[in-house]
Amino acid sequence: MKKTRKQQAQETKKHIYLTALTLFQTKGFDQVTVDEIVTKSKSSKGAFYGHFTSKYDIFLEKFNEIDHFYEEFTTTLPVNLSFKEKVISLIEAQMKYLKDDLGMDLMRSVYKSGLIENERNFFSNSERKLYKILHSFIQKAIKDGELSVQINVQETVIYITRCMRGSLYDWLVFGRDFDLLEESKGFIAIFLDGLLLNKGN
Amino acid sequence: MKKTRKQQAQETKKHIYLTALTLFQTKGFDQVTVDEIVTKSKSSKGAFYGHFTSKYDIFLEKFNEIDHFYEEFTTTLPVNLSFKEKVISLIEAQMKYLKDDLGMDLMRSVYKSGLIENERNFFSNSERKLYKILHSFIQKAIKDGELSVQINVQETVIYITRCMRGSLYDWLVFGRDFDLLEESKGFIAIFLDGLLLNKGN
DNA sequence: TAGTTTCATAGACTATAGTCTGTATATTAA
DNA sequence: TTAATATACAGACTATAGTCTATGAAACTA
Repeated sequence: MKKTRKQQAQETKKHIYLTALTLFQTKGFDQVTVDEIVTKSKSSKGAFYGHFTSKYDIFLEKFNEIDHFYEEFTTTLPVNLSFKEKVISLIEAQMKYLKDDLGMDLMRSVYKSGLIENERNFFSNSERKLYKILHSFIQKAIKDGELSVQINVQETVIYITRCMRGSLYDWLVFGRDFDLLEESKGFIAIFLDGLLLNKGN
Repeated sequence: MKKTRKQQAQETKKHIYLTALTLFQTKGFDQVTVDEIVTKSKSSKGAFYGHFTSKYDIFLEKFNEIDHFYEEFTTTLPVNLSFKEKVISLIEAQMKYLKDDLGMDLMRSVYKSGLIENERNFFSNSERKLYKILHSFIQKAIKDGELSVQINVQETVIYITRCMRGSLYDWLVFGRDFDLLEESKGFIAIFLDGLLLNKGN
């Protein structure tokens, strides 16, 4: 019972956080005002901005849970898949998760916040896990001779995640009738074909 | 001198437009307020929102000039290039134009506005010209046997523009030390390799 | 324990995008 | 030409994200 102060703060933060998420879920991100979050959670602007840097920030916090997903993914991924199969599995699972568990509104906020200058955005932080997974896939593929040893691993990671970002951005722009899963799978498949082609060089 | 009324309105619009662009250029989009635009152009909120639906809208208007660029591009493109060469030329010229002539701030606004629900965004309108160019490239490539006749033209257009959007988004997110030209060329090259590979099917 | 400092929170205040209403003048109708 | 209508615009007003300052209580100090 030593750190009552900090504990209390953490509880306040969590309470605001959960209240906000519930509101977002029922009304949609843009329909919820900070004032409402603050009122419903019987808190204040001071508390809110003490714990979060912006309204987006709450969403980003939720988005960080994606690392649990990646964790889970790596442990359940069958061994002995080819590089291409592994990447496609990853994209399939990831897109399903983003679409069904996190939802379009949240993803829109994430992608918006990526465009705000000087805002801490998830592309430089929480995607770390994703980068690591791809890194290991690629290195395994090089070892197995599926990819050329001369390939630039870091660059390839960026390229593959760019395929993901591209498909996600298009989903957000083109809307509901855009089949995220099929679109991203079709797209990455072609890209990977091109990537694997350069094995010989 | 019949339509003095409409003429006057057009002049007001143009004046607001030019004032805004000048301000954006000197101070950057986010540093300019609508109030300032309105004051500097000796106009009013009523006039501003009568002519433009939002602050972004002004940028989108500017962005529509990109069609002139595409026009110019098609007329100066050498004949007898391969499909891959043509697409890479297009991307190279386009990225140079977007980076140097339109600039990061404007592009950021365009990409932001693409994420705003129900906002008319350029991806469904002004890119028409780009879509047409790519459409013709692909059809020519099919005729010349570079691409399979079974390829889905519409889908391929979307994929190629997705490569562009992906590279541009990354540029906006990762910032100045991201080499837009090299990144987009390297990325599209791999994608096109994959695309051309499926010739046989 | 009494004094001092730190920090979480309250809530008034500011900045700014966008809306709404009134008005004067151009346009149309008679 | 006069009356009626439409519309371009002015600017007050609203909505809301985010800032700033004050305060009371917890944590530290001696």
